[in-house]
Amino acid sequence: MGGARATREQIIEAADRLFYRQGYEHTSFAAIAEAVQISRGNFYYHFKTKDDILAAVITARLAERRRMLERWEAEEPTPAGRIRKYIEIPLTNRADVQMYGCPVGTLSTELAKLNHASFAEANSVFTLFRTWLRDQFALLGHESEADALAMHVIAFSQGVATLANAFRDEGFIWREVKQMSDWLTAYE
Amino acid sequence: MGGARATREQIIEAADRLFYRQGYEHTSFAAIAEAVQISRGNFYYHFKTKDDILAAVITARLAERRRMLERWEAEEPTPAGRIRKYIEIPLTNRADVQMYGCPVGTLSTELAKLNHASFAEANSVFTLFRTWLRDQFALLGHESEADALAMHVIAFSQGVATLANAFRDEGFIWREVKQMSDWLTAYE
DNA sequence: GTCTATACAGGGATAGAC
DNA sequence: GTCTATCCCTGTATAGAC
Repeated sequence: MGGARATREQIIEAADRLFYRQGYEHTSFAAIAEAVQISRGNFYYHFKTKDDILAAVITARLAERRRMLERWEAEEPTPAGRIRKYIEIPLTNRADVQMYGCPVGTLSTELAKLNHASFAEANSVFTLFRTWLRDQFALLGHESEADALAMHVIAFSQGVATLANAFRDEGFIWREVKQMSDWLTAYE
Repeated sequence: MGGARATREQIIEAADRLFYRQGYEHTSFAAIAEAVQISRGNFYYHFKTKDDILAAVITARLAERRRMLERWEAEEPTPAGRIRKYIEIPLTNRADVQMYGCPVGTLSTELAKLNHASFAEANSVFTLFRTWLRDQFALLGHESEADALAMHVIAFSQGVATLANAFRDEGFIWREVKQMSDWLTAYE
């Protein structure tokens, strides 16, 4: 029924949000159940273990980012314009980034420390961006260094997110994004 | 007595290591006690709460980094040489960075999500580096942009650490450090 | 200073009624 | 599909003997 589906998706949505804001381990079933307004018992009808929820959240994030990249391709006619969209993420999401960092980077960091089985899965979001950025740089005629450039752009984004989170400094984000955007012109 | 002092310092050392490798929240008293080879009960003679251990670890890290910067000032006669030392950290510590990321950045990220009282204290290590790098850039004659350059260098370091941790790619670290080192020559 | 024993809370997970 | 009740384990923290 539609009811079950709706509940399942509500759980994933709430878990996604809470994992981002509080971290995976720190988020309890009780907290997710409360957010969705269901009992803890009901919870287990939809997900057998906490790891299952994590896997579902990662799958949802992956799908969501894929859709985002498709939107960008529809909106931005040039590869450089698309790369610039990526560079601007910390600015676009500045409120959340300052409070909670980057959802992808912070989850990867946490799962690495937990030695969690889903570490590789979580990083597939990074790989999605990496491949996509590589393609954009290749389209700009930089095939041989496209992957290195892609990694460079993602690293920039992660560094900005981590420091913006630590210092809660919006001006810093603006400066860095501006600088990275200028850097990109050399490859257009 | 020397015995108590030694135990206390052993606890701090073990906690530091475990917080780095497993994360703060994920590290239990039992794990630290086992590492130091003392009973959990004895533990509480030295530290009343887990937060107290965290505070002690942060203080120890701060002191250790201060000593490191002093060593660099003794070893490297030029400000650029000193900045380069900082840029090379991800390479110098590449084994740990690939496995556990940056100790400063990952702790800051975790404490932000936990909304932990020691968040600001943990970030004082970032501030130490920021101030020190700013001074080095000022010595190079870039007073007006010294702080922005300092933040840029720290952000670079954090981005490299996060991605090196996610992808476990040593070649990536080499490339990025080389590139950042070349970037620095424009300011020498 | 170090130990054992134990209290207590919270979190993951299950059973079974409705 | 959703609920209540409950089990069990782990983790923090305390009490008190040695």
